[in-house]
Amino acid sequence: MYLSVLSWLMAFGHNHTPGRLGKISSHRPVFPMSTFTRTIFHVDMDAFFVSVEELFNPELKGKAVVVGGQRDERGVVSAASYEARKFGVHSAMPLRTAAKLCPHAIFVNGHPDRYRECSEKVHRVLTSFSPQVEMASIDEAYLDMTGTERLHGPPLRAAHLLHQKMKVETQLNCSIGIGISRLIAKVSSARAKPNGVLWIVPGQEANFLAPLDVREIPGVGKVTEQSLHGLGIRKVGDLTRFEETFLEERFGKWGLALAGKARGEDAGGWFDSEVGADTDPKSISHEHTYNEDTASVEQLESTLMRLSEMVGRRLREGGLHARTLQLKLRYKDFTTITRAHTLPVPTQLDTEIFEQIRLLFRKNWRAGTQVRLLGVQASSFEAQTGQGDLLEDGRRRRWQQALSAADRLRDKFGESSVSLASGLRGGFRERIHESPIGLPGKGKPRE
DNA sequence: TCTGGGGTCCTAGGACCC
DNA sequence: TCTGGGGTCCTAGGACCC
Repeated sequence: MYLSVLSWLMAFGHNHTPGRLGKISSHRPVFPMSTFTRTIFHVDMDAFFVSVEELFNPELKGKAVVVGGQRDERGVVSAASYEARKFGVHSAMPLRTAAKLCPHAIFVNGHPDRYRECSEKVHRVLTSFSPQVEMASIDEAYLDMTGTERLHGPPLRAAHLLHQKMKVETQLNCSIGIGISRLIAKVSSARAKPNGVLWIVPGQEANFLAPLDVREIPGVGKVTEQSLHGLGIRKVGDLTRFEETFLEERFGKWGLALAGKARGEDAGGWFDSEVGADTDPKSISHEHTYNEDTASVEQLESTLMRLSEMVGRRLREGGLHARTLQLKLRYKDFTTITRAHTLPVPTQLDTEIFEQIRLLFRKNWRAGTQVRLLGVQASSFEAQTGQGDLLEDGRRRRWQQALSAADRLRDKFGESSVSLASGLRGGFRERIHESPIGLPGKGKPRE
């Protein structure tokens, strides 16, 4: 274990012998004191979902494993083990395709609760290394390690300690990229995979990036890659041959950022922000894809009710009130529309959410058309302001209390124990406008 | 091969106001 | 007459990420 990590230790542009970590600091070039340089770590868990599944079922170890659903299901791969990847399986690939490429793979359903729990463990380990930690997703994080030398030593030594502690505390492997920007840290962690550490020594950013495909820059996807190829830009180094103004004309704001990124700079936007700053959510959404397309109004509206409840619940948990509600509709042929409505007063109530969503649905669904997916999203969060309407406020408060009670029941007895939507078929319209007294009970609303 | 679910950010156009 | 300019809010769609 120890050795396998060390064999991955590299400092770009320098030759040093693994195993002599103490020496590495002497390789650090001296940079002008006037230039403030950050030391950013990007910690990325290796095949996170697969690794977590292996903890619960050790028999999966070393085998071709696909997480995300069963081989004949509608859906895509969430994560694939390195063994499965050898057969061309990768995340976002349809499960059925994965099954064809790798017939002997073991398909397992995802367990979000397990991943969240492990992610929290990961987070705890990270916070013991720096006060500035930002989870960028469930399985990766940025750390600002600037000024932690006295505590943890130079970057590679700190990374090594972090890597070891992560393994001991979570039994999971991670890869760590180190650089002067988020961008460099992120790109280098990807290059360090699996189970490695890579430090890009300050000053070497452009050299490190130049030979990489433009696609390796975070934010450059299929589409941008194609337009860049059209200009003859294939490697990051090619970007530096173009004027910034040209790139800006061509790609707008992004072009400008791109020019900076080619030099290893965070270049504006989120990348430039302080690590750990403002992580307030901007939107909350839930969506559902049917196993078989449907055109049944009852089924569709019942789904919208459930999704509205899920969104409402999350809003209450987060103490958020949303002004904008959005319906998402995907038809059989995959054409997708979104329709939004902004309320004068923000809400966190299931009923108010559903009311608007249903209105949007009835206005926009081409009746009789087969639907593949429905989604409900809440955004434009605001602190709730009293309307000055006491009667309305009182009603709102009582609803809120009832819904919180329902939330607690769900916590205790499971998601399906309580639903406003139960008994939806026939007359549900009246029911949802009733007083909330009939809520509790095992999915059986009282009349 | 038939395409999940949860997010973020950007663009562009129209409404509306001053 | 035939046409300003800026700012902000809202909506819809799309690229991208894990």
